[in-house]
Amino acid sequence: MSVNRVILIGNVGQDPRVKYFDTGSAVATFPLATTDRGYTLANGTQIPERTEWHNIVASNRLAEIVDKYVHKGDKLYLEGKIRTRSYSDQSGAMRYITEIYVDNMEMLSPKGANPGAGASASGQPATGQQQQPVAGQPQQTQQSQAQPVQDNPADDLPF
Amino acid sequence: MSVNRVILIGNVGQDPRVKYFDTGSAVATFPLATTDRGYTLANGTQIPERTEWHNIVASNRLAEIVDKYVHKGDKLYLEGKIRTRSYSDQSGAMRYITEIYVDNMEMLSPKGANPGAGASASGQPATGQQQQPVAGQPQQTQQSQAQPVQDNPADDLPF
Amino acid sequence: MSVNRVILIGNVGQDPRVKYFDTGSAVATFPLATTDRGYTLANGTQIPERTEWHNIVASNRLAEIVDKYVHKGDKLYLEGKIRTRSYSDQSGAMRYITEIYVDNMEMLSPKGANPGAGASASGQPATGQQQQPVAGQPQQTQQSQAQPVQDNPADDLPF
Amino acid sequence: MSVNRVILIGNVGQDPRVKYFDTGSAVATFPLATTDRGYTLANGTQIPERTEWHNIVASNRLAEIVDKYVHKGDKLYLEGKIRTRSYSDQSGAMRYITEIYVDNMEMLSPKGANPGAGASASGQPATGQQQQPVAGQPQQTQQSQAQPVQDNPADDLPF
DNA sequence: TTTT
DNA sequence: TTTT
Repeated sequence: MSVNRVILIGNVGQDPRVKYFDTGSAVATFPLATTDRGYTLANGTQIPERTEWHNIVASNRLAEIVDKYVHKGDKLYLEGKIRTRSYSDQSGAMRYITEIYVDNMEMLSPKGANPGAGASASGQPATGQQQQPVAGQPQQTQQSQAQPVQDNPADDLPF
Repeated sequence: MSVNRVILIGNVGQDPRVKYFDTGSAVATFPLATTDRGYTLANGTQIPERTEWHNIVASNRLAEIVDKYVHKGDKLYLEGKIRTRSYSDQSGAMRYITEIYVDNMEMLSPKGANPGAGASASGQPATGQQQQPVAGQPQQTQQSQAQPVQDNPADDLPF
Repeated sequence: MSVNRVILIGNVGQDPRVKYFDTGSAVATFPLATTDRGYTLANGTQIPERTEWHNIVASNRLAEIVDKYVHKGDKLYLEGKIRTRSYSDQSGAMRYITEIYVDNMEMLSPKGANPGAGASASGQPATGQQQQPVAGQPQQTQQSQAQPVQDNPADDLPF
Repeated sequence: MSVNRVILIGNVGQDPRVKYFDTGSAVATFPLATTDRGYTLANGTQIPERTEWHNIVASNRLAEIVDKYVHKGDKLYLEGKIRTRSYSDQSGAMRYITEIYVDNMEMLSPKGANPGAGASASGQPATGQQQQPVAGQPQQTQQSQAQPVQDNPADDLPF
């Protein structure tokens, strides 16, 4: 018997990426930031503010809700569980990434507060998003943008 | 404003490693396993049981309690927060490890249920313990045991 | 948007009472005790140990699991929400009772640790159970035991 | 060993009442509302939206923070524990009230969103507050406002 | 009423 | 590496 439970309130770092599969399932992923206030220890040591980035994963019905309503900048309440999965990097070495699989979500931002790229006039999607460092996320080595990029298996799920 | 909160109930995978510093502070680290029951989806797909390994870190007073009372096999209730830290591996590449910084702990095993290496007659401490793979933990390449090993900075904290 | 979430680990004070309805639904209720350790304040004041009694309610599938597996003395992990309901006491005055509606449960006791009245040799069921004071529970005034007691509406649900 | 943990996100129903004691300690109390969304069962039954009122209690340093920053209408994140205490009502009968003793609080409203009575020009404190029904709160019978009201012992602590 |  |  065991329990694996996470509760987060934080801000969405990038517009979510959502994949729909022909089985009808869907997966949404996005980074969420939580920030600890800095403080001063009894001995005078200053502990600075610190931001933690979480790799969030939502499935199915929740992925669709994320797709419709969640945007960069939104404040969210999330419940879920911690999951670490392994993948092979380009050199074939085993790497790990820790993700939060969400099973409950509440929106804390007022509606329309962060309309996101999809609501903008230009509609230019967030291409910069893959260059954002996300804690624990597999880093891609630089690749030419000119030729079609084969799907990287390590890229297949979540991050 | 944000919240980063984790609640775990699981089993200790190895006797904790505890370091005491000359500043009087202490840090204890150990792996904790949580296991999801397997289940069957509506469409008949079998989802097997799955074990998650968490890298637990406790400091100061809590580290001392861990040192005294926590042993391999114990069932624990833990509250804490998620923290991902980076380090450089042997090739100089950036790696990430996600840890749970504990701030509240309750023992769920009956007292004396798992006396651990320190309570055994031989008292031979768990030297094999450092060779155990821990999910998301930096792996050390094989090194000669013959000469004194310099502390690896990546080894310094937690795992 | 809001969150109402409770996490309890404690001991079952009495064998659960379970009601099955002809609609197929079921409700299980039982008291759960959590105990805070006593401690000493900086100024020397002793804060004694304190036991809190929670009125637990489980429905449907969870009520059936409670019926089968939960017994007096068991240690349980529960997740749920707080709910206060009102009822009228015998004098017609409005009274309140706060209950925990459970939506997730894990058994922390080893199997068979507390077999309960139904598994005992004498099999004498816990008739005294309805006379146990439960914190916040509507108190019944003394009634004759000689004649069949009509169901009290205030007694109908949970406690 | 046990755990008694509550997590709430909701809205403050009334400006907090704060009492300072000559020992230097302080206690703040206020009602917090959480609202469950309504939903429709598989069989078509409509479950309406439902608001739950929680009796919140904060002590000492947290009470002072409440005094300074928390106002009617604010959205709060709270962590704490459930506590039911008894008191005698006017007829001498034992009554129960369930409260949430808070040990962690985060403000979810933008600063200055709800300035409260204390920040208004008139500064007329919320006299209506005692007429708000709070779930599980001891009800006061009507008393003349003309003469000084003796402290009711049941009124002494929290609510 | 539970349990440590 | 734990545990059921």
